This record gives sequence, C-alpha cells and structure tokens, in this order.
Amino acid sequence: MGTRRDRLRAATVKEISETARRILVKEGPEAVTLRAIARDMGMTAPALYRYFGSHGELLRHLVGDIFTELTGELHTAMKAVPPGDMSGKLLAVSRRFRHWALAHPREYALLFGAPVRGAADREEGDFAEDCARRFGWTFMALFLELWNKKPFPIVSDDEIAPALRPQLARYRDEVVGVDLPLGVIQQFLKCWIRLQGGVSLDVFGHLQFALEDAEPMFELMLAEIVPSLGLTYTPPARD
Amino acid sequence: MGTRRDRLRAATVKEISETARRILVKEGPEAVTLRAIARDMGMTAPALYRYFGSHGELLRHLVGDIFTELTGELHTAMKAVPPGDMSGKLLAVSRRFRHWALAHPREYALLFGAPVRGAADREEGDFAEDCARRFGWTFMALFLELWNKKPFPIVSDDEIAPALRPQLARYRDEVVGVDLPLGVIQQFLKCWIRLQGGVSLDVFGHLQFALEDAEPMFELMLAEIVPSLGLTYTPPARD
DNA sequence: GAGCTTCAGTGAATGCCGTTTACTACGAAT
DNA sequence: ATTCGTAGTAAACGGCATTCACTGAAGCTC
Repeated sequence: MGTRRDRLRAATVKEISETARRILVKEGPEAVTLRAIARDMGMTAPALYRYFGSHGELLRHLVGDIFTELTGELHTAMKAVPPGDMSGKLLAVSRRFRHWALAHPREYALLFGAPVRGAADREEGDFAEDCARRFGWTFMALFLELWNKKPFPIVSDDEIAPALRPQLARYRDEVVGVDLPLGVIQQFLKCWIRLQGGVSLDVFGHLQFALEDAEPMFELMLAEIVPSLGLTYTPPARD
Repeated sequence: MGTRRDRLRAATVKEISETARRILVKEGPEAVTLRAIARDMGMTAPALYRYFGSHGELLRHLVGDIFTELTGELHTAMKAVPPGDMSGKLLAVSRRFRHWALAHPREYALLFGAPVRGAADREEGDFAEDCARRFGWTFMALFLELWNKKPFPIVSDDEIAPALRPQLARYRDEVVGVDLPLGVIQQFLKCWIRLQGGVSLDVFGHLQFALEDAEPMFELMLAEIVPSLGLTYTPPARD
C-alpha cells in the first residue's frame, strides 16, 4: 500500500485539507470554495474531484479533521492535570473547550453551527461522523471515570420523566455501552447542554447584546455545575 | 404619503418579503436568492434592487420581520396567562419560544445561527437590529415585572465577579435603563443563557446524538430555573 | 524496452448566483 | 402636452459547482 502513487495522493489530500483550513480561518466558511482551494494550490477546480466526490464531501472531511484536532486539544488539557484530580480535569476540559471555540470561531461554526450547509449532510460511516463521535466520547469518558471513582448524586430512574427514560436508555445501550443508572446519563446531558449551549451563544455573538466578555458568566456556570457533581470548584489560574 | 405609488411600492415590498419567507421555509436559507425570489414573482432579479440595496439588505429585512413575528408570538403566549401568574407567564414564554424555534428551524437559524451570512452584517439604526432589540426586551420586561412584583433572591454586588460588574452595569444603564441591583441582571443573563443555549442546541440538531425529543430535558431545565426565581414550576398542560 | 493501462490534471461548457449598466415604457406632475 | 421619476427589462461580468472530453505522464505487463 505504500506505493509511490499512494504517497503522492495522500500528500495532495493533505495539502487540500490544509489549504481549505487556511481559507476557512482567514476568510470564513463561505470562502471555502473548490475554485479558491484550487487557485491557492495552483490547480484548477475540476482536479479536486480526483480527491473528493463533491464540495460537500471535502467540507465534511474538513469537519472531521477539525473534530480530531479539537478532541486532541481536550485530551491534552486533561493530561496536564494530576490523574486523581477530577475537579481539575473537568474544569480543564470545559475551559479548554470554550477557549478553543473562541479562538477558532470559524471552525466552531462549521462543527456546531446550524446544519444548513453541505457540510452537514453526514452519511452513515462518515469520516466526520466518526470524528464527532470520538469527540463526544471525550466528555462521556470523563463522566464515566468520575462516576466510577466517586459517584455523584443522581436521581432514581422513577424520578426521571417517563418520556425521557427510553431515550436515555437507548443512548446508554447503543452509544455508551456501559451499564449505568439512567440518572448518570441525565446528569451528563444536563451538564453538556449547559456547557455547549453557553459556549455556542458566546461564539456566535449572541451574548454581545449584554456582554463583551462572557468568561465570568461561563465561570459562574462552572461554579454551579461542578459542585452538583460532588466536586469542588476552583477559579481559573491567573495568567 | 398615501400616494398611489407609495401604496404599490409597499405592496411589492410585502410581496417580496412573503416570497422570500416562503422560499426560506420550503428550501432553506441558501435558496433565498434574488433570482429565486424574482422568478417566483414573475420578475427579473435586478428589479429587486429598486426595493433593497443588496441581497444582504433583503435578508436583514427578512430577519427583522421574523423577529417581529416571534416577539408577537411570545406576547400572545404571555397574554394567555392570568396577569398575576408570574410562574405561568415565564413558563408560557419559555415554552412558546422553544416551540416556535422547533416549528421554524430555518427562521431560527437565520436569527440565531452562526453570524456568517450577509444577513448578519447589521448596521447601526438597522431595521433588523431594532426588531432584535424589541425581542430581547420581551424577556427583560418579564424579568423586571417579576422583580418588581415579587423580588427573587439575588447575590449582592460584591459577590459578583469583578470582571462582570462593569459589564452588567453598562448593560443595565445603556439598554435596560432602569435602576436595578446588578444581581438581577446577572440572574437574568444566567436564565437567558440556559434557555436559549438549550433551545439552540436542540433546533440545530446537536442533541440528536443522544435524544430524539429533547422536551423532557427542557422541562427539567425549567424546573430548575423557575424555583431559583422564587416561582413554582408546573408541568406543561396535557394536549 | 514496447505497449497498454491508470490516473492526475486541464479547458471548455452548463447553469446557477449577485450585481452593474444601459435602456424602455409608463404613470404622475407640471 | 411635455417632462420627469421610476419600475422593470436585457445583457453583461465575474464567481460558483459540476460534468465531460481530452492530454500526458507514470506505472505495470509481457
């Protein structure tokens, strides 16, 4: 498989990805056109069809790359914390997520914006889909570790809304694949929704009507979430 | 002002808006092109420049219309509740917001999606900007009414993050224009961020990795928010 | 090494798009 | 009745994704 042709091909795919990424960062998602990419590479647009079936497919590949990068960031942040310090890990991951999002708004929009673009027509067995799943796992794994090491308070199954139970059970069985009380899943989703919901509003500028810098509100949220998981909140380290 | 010409002109503007809206709903934001609108109206695209300075301006007008419609919806929901029932009002408005968002995902994306499109380059004194402000007021007014009628527990100014205080003060003075403890503003933002954050994730499909119907999670959120405002949560009425 | 195949890449074309320009036709105002 | 403002048009420009027929070179087979 290491034939010369294959290596050249892989190199070109990589160059396309990097070019697309550069355009995305510098000029925004709508500027990531086949022609622009080809122009930057000294090629013509139709040549890109040798590597990607369509503009959308290229974008989806880009989405996958970005998901992978983000996942890597989060793992890095987690590893920089002493293994036993679960509060530290959760805070580190959450803050790194927000930080990455604000530092890469174009990329964040592509990953988590409204799914109107061609980038969103993810299909089964999709590269981007896999990367997104791995990304989701990062948080889930952290929650599982926390639950295993030091169970946090949860509600019993019959305190969960009846309409919610089968959904949580399905997610647990099909995606998580670990035997857990439904309350753990519910708690995970509650936290994740607050976390990502807040970050999305911030990145998309929907808090600017009131706030120039939403970090204190984010910390306020963390200060509420973290104790609800039986952990202790610590303010961010000074820079 | 009531000249024949003006009336015809206003009618055409209205028809353009309606056509754009219809295309938005049926085929998504990227299909709302000048040519498509003109085609649907039996015109040619350049004619639309008699009414809007550019594609972006037309979209911004559309955004304004939709904001106004949404604001109207929320007011309607509020009026359907006995005037003294503050819990009822808050729940009604919140649920109606979510309901409208899920029933109008294309419109919601245009209003609250990632601000990449030409629709987002709002300028000062913009029509869309005004409508957005009025929309924001709907919730703020509800909060003010609640605070005046039955003050909810808030934190004192010195318990608020120092970096947050001037921002909250600025928002209070410049936008709200009412003398209030900063804690009220902070509480308002906390609630609003949770509310809109959750709805956005839901509408944009970012909860589908786990949930098919996120309503129970939304209700769970309301059941947490409402008591924090000194109100009592009531489950939604059966259909 | 000759001949055949595979494949990266091109150029031209199609049909979209926003926007500009020059032009026409008509209603209103003088 | 003439003038003027204006709604609308057609044609054009440049940009877009995509398709198709083609070229040329690298790789493989005998």
